[in-house]
Amino acid sequence: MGSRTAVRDVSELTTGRLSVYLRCLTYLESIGQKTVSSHELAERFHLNSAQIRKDLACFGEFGTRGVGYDVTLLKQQLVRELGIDRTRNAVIVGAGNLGMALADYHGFNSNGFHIVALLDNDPEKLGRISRSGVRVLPADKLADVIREQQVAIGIIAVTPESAQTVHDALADAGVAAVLNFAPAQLRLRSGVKVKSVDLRINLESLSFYLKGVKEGFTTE
Amino acid sequence: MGSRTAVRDVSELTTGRLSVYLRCLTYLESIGQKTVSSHELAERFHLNSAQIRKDLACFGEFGTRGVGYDVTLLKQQLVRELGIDRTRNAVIVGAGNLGMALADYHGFNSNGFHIVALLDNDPEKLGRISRSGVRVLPADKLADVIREQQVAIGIIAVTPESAQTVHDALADAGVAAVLNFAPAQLRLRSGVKVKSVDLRINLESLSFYLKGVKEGFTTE
DNA sequence: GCATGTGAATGGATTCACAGCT
DNA sequence: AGCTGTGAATCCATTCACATGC
Repeated sequence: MGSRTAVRDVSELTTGRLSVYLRCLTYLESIGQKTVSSHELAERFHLNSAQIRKDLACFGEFGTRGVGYDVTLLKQQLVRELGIDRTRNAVIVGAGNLGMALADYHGFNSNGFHIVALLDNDPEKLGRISRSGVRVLPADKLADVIREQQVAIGIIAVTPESAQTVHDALADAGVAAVLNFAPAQLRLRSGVKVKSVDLRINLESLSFYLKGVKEGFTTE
Repeated sequence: MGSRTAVRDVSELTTGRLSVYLRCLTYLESIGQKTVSSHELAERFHLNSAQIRKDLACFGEFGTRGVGYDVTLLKQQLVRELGIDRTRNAVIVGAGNLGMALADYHGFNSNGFHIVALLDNDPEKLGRISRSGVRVLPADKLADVIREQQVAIGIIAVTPESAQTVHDALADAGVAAVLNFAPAQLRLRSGVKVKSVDLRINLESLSFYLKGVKEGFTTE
């Protein structure tokens, strides 16, 4: 059922690019293009054509030699491979600025994902509702919400100090995947996949580059 | 004066880890630890000791054989190498949920970074002030603000449709580094370093993993 | 002829393992 | 003895280049 290839055999770099390809195809479909070659995809979106073909080849043979790929067909295939042909529930822990913004972030509430609740232990914040209608619940309801709403994904948007505690609570409650925004090195829990997005590190990386600019190493 | 090693010679993977090490050291310093070995760092924070040593070796020899690294000294060294021993100004373009949240994000307004303004072309939003005091200015003031306040970093928090336009405007105004939150493939401009943070892709990558879990491939 | 799919080649990054210093 | 710093070895990802099929 589904793919021949086990999830473990595909690198995360590849899956990240699948998401990119999916976007490109969605765009091409929106402008009415029926067919696209790996070359054209590469040109238009600044990618590498060989890499596109390699990435796609992980899941079967979707192209036609001499022609290219059927835009709509390939798009559907990617949607299925990424597992966003169904909708998954998620909770956000931490109803601060970031948590609130994420709750209203369109990409988190469409096409395969649905934020069912924000959780916070600050009594001030309880009962508030984000612009898009996500309610702030007390943190001690975490396990209940996850069980009742079959939540598969936990999003951590708390301080680095609380991050490990929240992560453990999510893991204990049975969440299988975590997206962590706290700048902390989480101790991983078996059976729980973690992706961390570290906003600060990205800025620091730019800073490192800027140092070179000032000293005259502009990288072209 | 600065490092022997050109910026271009150090991979981004390395600089990302330098940021991580910096955090670890800040923590160790806060609990009063004077000295640390690459082994201890690796154990405590789930890293690899050989990699730590290799990464640090890019910038000189800071350790003492038989002993380890002086926590405070190494920390200062990393701060300098990352170029966050001075403060850089940044602007955020797009005063929606995400832009507002980023303006108030502590990691963006401390230790080397300062958000001087939000910019938006929605008249509704002009004049608003974020919780931490960042003002929303009209988008057409972009170039002025960048020049007057010597802004080095532009942060893109607009829709994918406007992202390229904003990026070009930032580049034209002389910004040297861009942190892009829009889910779009930007066409790069020479002399401008871009880092993209794609929130949606991270979720999709988790979704891909979850697909495997349901089918029983838990990666342990 | 043209574009896919893929083995082979290249290029990086990580890890190993040890020489050399304290 | 202990730990750094680093060449050598390994692993992984990207790119090349072509055989294969439309």
